[in-house]
Amino acid sequence: MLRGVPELPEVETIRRGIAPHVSGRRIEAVTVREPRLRWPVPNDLAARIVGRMVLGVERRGKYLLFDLDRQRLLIHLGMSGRLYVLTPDVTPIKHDHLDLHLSGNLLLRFHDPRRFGAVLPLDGDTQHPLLAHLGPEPLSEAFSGEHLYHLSRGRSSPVKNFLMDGHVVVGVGNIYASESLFRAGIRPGLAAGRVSLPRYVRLVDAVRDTLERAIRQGGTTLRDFSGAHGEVGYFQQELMVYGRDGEACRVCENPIRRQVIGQRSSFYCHCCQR
DNA sequence: AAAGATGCCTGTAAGC
DNA sequence: TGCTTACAGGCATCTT
Repeated sequence: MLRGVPELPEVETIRRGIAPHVSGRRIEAVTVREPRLRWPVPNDLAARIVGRMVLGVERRGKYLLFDLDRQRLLIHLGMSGRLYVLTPDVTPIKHDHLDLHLSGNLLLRFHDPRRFGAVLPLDGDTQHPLLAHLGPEPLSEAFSGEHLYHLSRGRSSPVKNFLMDGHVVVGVGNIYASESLFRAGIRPGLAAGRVSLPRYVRLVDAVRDTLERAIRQGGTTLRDFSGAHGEVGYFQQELMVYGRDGEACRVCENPIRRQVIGQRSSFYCHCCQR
């Protein structure tokens, strides 16, 4: 079974799961047990967010953005991050790095063994550098075959790297990139600039379909955010190629191949993808 | 400008 | 069994 790497569908599912629990509550205190995350949790975190009301939770790519009324809190789950909504009596375990104490006797707890995640306060009105140059959301109208086609002209890097570039489109990680390229029938190592417009149109459909289906499934498996440290059901969907090196293609039964592209494992079917 | 490499981390699995 | 080592991956940032 695969690890629960939070990709966009997981982050969206988490957003939907925690938003109703935290919205409308005031941040009463902050406990930081381990500030050494992707970027250090700033010393003035409490000063900046305590006393503020959580108005809602938004998502940009894989960033969760808590709307704190003219202030925001950015949370990224990195590779291994989890968020738990708990009552304050639950004893923290290893890697429970940070708690937001909320009004109404509730806790939002950030847990992240690998510490690739981030918890950063942002000014509400200014555009933060991390968010300033991101590509369109994959589920928005702005993400289109034309968009990919025009951006990719003249690019020699593999289409898989191109698809995973957050300046091109946000939220498509290694797993869904491989899956989407399979569904679109495009080999991951093909130069992005050599993929035609019709094929990019197909790829956009494949990305949307893959992500939307994963969100729908996440919604059915990720239901109880009040339960303590129970594992949530990431990746319930059947993967067509990811991690299936040497196994039979679900379409043509030829063995799935693994190829390292841009220091990342890529999986594809030599027969179904051209 | 674009592409490739690097670093940050620890749990897990594979190898000896 | 216990140790060592490779690997996984998001993404900013540095180098070429």
